[in-house]
Amino acid sequence: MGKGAETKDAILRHAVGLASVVGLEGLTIGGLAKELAISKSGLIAHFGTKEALQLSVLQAAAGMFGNRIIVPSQRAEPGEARLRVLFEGWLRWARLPELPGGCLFVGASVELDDRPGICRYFLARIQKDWLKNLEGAVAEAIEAGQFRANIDAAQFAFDIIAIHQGFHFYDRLLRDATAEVRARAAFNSLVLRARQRGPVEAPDEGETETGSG
Amino acid sequence: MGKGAETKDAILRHAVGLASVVGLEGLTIGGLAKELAISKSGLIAHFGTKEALQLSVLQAAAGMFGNRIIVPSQRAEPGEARLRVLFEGWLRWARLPELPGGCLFVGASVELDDRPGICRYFLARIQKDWLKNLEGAVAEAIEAGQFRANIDAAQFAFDIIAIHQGFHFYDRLLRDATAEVRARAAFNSLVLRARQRGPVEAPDEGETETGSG
DNA sequence: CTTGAAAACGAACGGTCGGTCGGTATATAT
DNA sequence: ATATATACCGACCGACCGTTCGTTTTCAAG
Repeated sequence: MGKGAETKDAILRHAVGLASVVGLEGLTIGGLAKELAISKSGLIAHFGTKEALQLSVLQAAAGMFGNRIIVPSQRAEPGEARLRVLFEGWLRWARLPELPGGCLFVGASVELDDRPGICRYFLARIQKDWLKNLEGAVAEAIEAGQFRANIDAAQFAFDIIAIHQGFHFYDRLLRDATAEVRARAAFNSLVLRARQRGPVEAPDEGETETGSG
Repeated sequence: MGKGAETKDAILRHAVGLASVVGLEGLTIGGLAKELAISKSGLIAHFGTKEALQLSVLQAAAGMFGNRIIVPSQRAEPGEARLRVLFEGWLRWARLPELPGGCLFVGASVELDDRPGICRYFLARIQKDWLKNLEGAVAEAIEAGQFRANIDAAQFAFDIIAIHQGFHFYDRLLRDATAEVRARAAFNSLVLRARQRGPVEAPDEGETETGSG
C-alpha cells in the first residue's frame, strides 16, 4: 500500500467512527483534519469534495460490514443457523468500538432519506442488498425444511430489520439496558413461529410471552 | 392570541415541517426566516437561541401528536381497539402533509442520540411517555380479557415501536410501496398472537405467513 | 390623537464552513 | 544520486452560520 492509500485509509477509519456520532453531514473536513493532525487541504485532496468523502465513508463502512458480518456468516450452515449468525452479528455491529455512535447506516438512513444524491443512492442500494441477503437466508431455511413453506421471506426480512431499528432506538436514544434482550426476544419469537410444527409449542400457561418465548 | 404569539405559532408550524426534512440541526434561522418572509433577527427574537427554537419545535410537534393521535384514541374503547387506533394513527402521522420528511421524532431520535442537551432530554422523555402509553393500552387489553394474561406489555411495546421504525425505514429510505402493508401485517400478527385462545388459529396450510396472520 | 410597549427590521459581528491555489516537502522509480 | 510524481501544507476565498444591537415600525391602551 502506497503512502497515499495508507493515509486515505487512516482518514476513513477515523471518519467512519466520527460519522457514526455526528452524522455524515456533521462531518467537517476541518474537524476531521484536526483529529488526524493533518491539514484540511491535505485531507480533502484525497477525495476532492465533501460529498465524495461522505460516499467513501459509506463505502468503507460497507466494506467493514461485509468483512465482519457477512463473510463470517458464510461459514455457518445455510438456513436458521446462518440467519441467527447474521442477526447476532448485526447486534454486535451496532456496539462496535469503531462505531461509537452506533450503526452508521441507521443514522445515514434517516439523514439521507430526503436528500437526493450519490450518497443516498448508494446507501439505498446496499441496504436493499442487505435486505436480499436476509431474505435469502430465510429462503434457505425454508428449503432446508427448518421453516414452514408458506413463510413470507420478504415479510420476515422486514420484521428482522424492524427489530434492529427498534434495538437501535432503545439502545441509543432511550439508553434502555433491556434493548438487547428485547431485540433477541423478538427475533426468537419470529424464528419460533416460522419453524415447522414441532415437538411442543403449547404457549398456554407459561412464562410471560410476546417474543420471549 | 396576541400578535407575538400568532407569528411565533406560524414560525413553529413551518419549522416543524422543515425540520422533518432537514433535521433539527439542518434547520437554519436564515432559511426559516426566508421561507416566512421575515427577518432573521425578528425570528430568533421569539426564541432567543437556536437550541431554544429546536426545543420549541419538538414541543410543538409533541403537541400536534397529542392532539391528533393520543386525544382521539381516548374515544376508542380501552384495550385492543384503542391500541389499534394508536397504531393506525401513528402510521398516518408519519405521512402527514405537515411532516413532508416523515415523523420528526424518528429523525430527531437519531440526530440527538449522541448529542446531550435540553432537546435530547426532552425528546427521550416524551418518547418514554409514548412508550408507557402503548404499554398501558396493552395492559388494558389484558385486563379486558382480550389478550392473554402472560403477555409482556413492555416487550409488546418494543415490538410496536420496532415495527414503526421499520415502516419508516422502508417508506422513507427504500421508498418501498409495501411499507404500510408490511407494517400492518407485522402488527396484526403481534395482536393475533396475543389474543386469548380463540375460535380457530391453525396456521398450517394457509396463505403465506409471518405477520400476514 | 397621544404615547409607551411590543414587534420586526437591517446591518454588522466573529466564526466556521467547503473549497482553491501556489508552493514545498516527501516518497518512489530510475 | 537524480528526477519526477505524489503528498502535503498554509493562506486565503466567498458563503453562510448564530447572535447582537440600535433603530424603525406597528400595535394597543389611555
